[in-house]
Amino acid sequence: MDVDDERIEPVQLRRPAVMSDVGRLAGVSHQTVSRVINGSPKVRPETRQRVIAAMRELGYRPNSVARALATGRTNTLGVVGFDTTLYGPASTLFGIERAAHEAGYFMIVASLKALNRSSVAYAVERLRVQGVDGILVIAPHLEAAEALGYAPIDIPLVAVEAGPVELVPVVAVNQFAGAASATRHLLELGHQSVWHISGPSDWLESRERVEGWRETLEAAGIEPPPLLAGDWSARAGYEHGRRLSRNPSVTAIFAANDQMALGVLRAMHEAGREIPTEVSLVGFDDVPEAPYFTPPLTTVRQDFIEVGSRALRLLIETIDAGGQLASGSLVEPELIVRASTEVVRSHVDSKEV
Amino acid sequence: MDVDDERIEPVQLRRPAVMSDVGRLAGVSHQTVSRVINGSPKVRPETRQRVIAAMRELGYRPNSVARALATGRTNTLGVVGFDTTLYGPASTLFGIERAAHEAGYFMIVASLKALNRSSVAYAVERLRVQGVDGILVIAPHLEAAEALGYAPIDIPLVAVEAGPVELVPVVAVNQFAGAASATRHLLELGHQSVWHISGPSDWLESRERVEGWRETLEAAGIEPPPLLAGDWSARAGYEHGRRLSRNPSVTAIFAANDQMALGVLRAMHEAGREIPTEVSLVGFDDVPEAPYFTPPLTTVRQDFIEVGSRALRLLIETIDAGGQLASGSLVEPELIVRASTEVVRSHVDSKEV
DNA sequence: CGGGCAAACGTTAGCGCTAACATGGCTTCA
DNA sequence: TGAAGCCATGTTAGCGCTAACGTTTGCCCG
Repeated sequence: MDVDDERIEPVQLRRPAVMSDVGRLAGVSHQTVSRVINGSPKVRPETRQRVIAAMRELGYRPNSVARALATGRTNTLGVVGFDTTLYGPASTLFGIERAAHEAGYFMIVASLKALNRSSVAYAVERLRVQGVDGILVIAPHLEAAEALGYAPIDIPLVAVEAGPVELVPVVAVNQFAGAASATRHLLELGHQSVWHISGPSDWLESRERVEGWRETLEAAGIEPPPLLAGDWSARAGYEHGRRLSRNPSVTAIFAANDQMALGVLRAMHEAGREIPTEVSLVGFDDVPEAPYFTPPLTTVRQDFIEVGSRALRLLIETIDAGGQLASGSLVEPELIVRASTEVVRSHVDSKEV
Repeated sequence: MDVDDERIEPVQLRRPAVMSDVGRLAGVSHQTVSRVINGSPKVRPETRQRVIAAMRELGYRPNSVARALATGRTNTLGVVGFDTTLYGPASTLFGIERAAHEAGYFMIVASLKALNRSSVAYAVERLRVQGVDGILVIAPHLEAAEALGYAPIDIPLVAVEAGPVELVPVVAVNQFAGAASATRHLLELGHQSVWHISGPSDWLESRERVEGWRETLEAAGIEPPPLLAGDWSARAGYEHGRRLSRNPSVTAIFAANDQMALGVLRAMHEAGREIPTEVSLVGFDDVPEAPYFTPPLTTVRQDFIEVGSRALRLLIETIDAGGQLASGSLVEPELIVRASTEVVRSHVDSKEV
C-alpha cells in the first residue's frame, strides 16, 4: 500500500474524471486546468496542450453545477409562458431558445396552469429557487402582467408581449399599429365600415388591437359597429361569422387572429357569401397556413422570432449590467395583403351577380 | 470587536440568508435546518416550527445549486427537439413540461438547428454537461434517430416519436395504425383507390404512414397509386392537389398531415372540384383548426400530450431505477370523422350534377 | 551582480448544501 | 439501578469548482 493513491494508469477511472484527475495526468495543479478551461492567458502554450491532451484522454467534462456554486451563476434563464401550444407563444419560445443558445445560456421553461397573479408569482419563484440568472415572462394577459408589478426586484426580469408595465422592461409587437393598418387597409378598399372580432378582453394584445381598430375608424369619422368578443378560437370566429353573414351591410371584417378568421371563412362559405367579392376579411398573426386558406388570407404578420430574440438580448444586457436599467422596445408588424380582401363593390353591383 | 460575528439582529441581511443563518436564528445547527427542509422525521415538532419560523423571517430560499452539488442530482431534465413551432412538437413539449413539473423536475429545452447526427449528438452533450438527470429526444427524423444509437449510455435517455431504435426506449404514436385506419375509412366509403401525399421520406412518421397506407391498400387487393412526396407544408399539399384535381379518377386522398390537407382543400376549391362530394380527403394530426376548415376535416388525432407525459414518466422511471431497463410504448391514434369524407358516388351520379 | 518584477504556476479557502458518523439525554427493562 | 438503546441533535467531511493570494522561476537593468 505504498503508492495506492497514485494508480493513475487505468485511463478510464470508475467515477467521471474531475479537474484534479486531469491535473495529475498533465502534471499540473487543478487550478491550472481551470485556467485552461476558462481561457486564462497566464498559461504557457505547451502546458495548455498537455492539459488539453489529458482532458481528452480522460474524457473530462467540466461540472457546471460545481462551477455555478463557486461563481454564483448558472448560465440558465427561465421562461414563464402560458399556452405554448399556440403558434405565437411557440414561435416566441423558439426565438428565445435560439438567441439564448447563441449567448451561451440554457433555457428552462415553466408553463402556467392558469393566467392569474398567483400562478405567475409561483412560476417566477420556482425558477428563482432553481437558480436561474434571469427570467423572461411571456405575459399577454392583463392580470399576469399586473403580477409583474409585484415581482421580485432582485433578479433580472423582462416581460414579453405584456402591456406597458411599470418597473419591468417590455418587448412586444406594436399591436395598435397592426390593427390600425388592417383597418386602414379595409377602409382604403372603399368599405364603409369594418367589423371587429376581438380576442378575450383580459388579454392585452386583444385590447390594443381593439383600440387600433376603434381609433382608426373614429379618425375616419366612422362610428365603430358593436364589438364582437371572441376567444381566439376558430369556433368563436365561426359563431360570429354566422351572425355576420346574415347582415347584408357587413362588407369588411377584421378578426383579431388567423384562427378566428378561419372560422369566419367557413361561416361565410356555408352561408354562400363569397370572400372577397362580397365580404373582405383580414386576420392577425400570419400563421404558416394563412396563404393556403380559401381564399388566401390577408393578415398582419408578427415577427415572433424577433420578439423572442430581442427580449432575450435585453435580459442578458440587464444581467450583465447587474440590474434593471434597459427599457423595452416595440416590434413593428407588417400587413400582408392576400386574396381575402378586395375593393368594395357597390351595393347595386353585388346584387347584379 | 467582541461580538462582531453575532450581529444577527438586522433581520434582513445584506446577502441572501443561508442555512446556517436560519439555524442560528432558530437556535439549531444548519443540519437540522436541512432535515426540516427535506422532511426528515427525526425532528421534534416544536423544533421544526422554530426552524420554519426562522426561514420565513429571513426569507430563506434553499440554494438548489449547492444541493445539486452535494447530491449529484439537479432535478432537471433536458429535451432535445427540432422545429418546436409546429403543432405536434409544441404540444409534445407542453405535455412533457406539465408532467415534469408534477414530478418535481425542471425542463431545459435544446432546439436543433439541423436534423442530422452530429447536431443531435451536440445537443445531447450540451445538456449532459449542464448536468441534467436525464434526456428526452424528440427525434422524428431518420438520421436523428440513428444518432441515438451512438448516444452516451451513462445517462438515462428516452426517445419520443422515433422509430424503433435499439438500446433506447421509445414512446411514439402508432403511425402505421393511424394511416391504416384513415385508408380503411376511405375504402369503406366505397372509394376504388386512395392517393397519398406523404411527408419527407427521411422522417420516420412519414415512412410509417406510407406503410400503413400501402399495406392497407394491398390487403384490399388494390394496387397503390404513385406516392406523392410532400414536405408537411400547405404549399406541398396545394401543389399536389392541383395536379390531382386534373385527374378525374381521383376520388380519395389521404394527406400525411393537416397542413397539406389544407393545401389540397384550396387546390380543389380553385379547380372547382367539390369536397367531399367529388373528392374525399383525410388529414393527420387533428390540429385545433381542423374542425373549421372548409369543409371540416376528417383526420387522425394524435394525443401529443399523452405522448409527452408518457415519455416523461418513462424517463423518470429509468432515472429512479438507475439506468436503462424500461421498454417503450405506443400511443394509439384515433380517426375523427368530419365532413371532408363522404360515401363515393358512382361516376354517372357525379356527372349528373 | 543583486534587487525588482513579471510570468506561470501552486495553495488555500470557501460557495451552500448533504451524508455519515458522533454525542448527549432520556427511556426502558432486567 | 445500571446497561442497552433510541431519539434528537451536533460535528465533520466532502461535492468540484473558482477567487484570491502565495510561491517559484527567469530575466532585465541600474
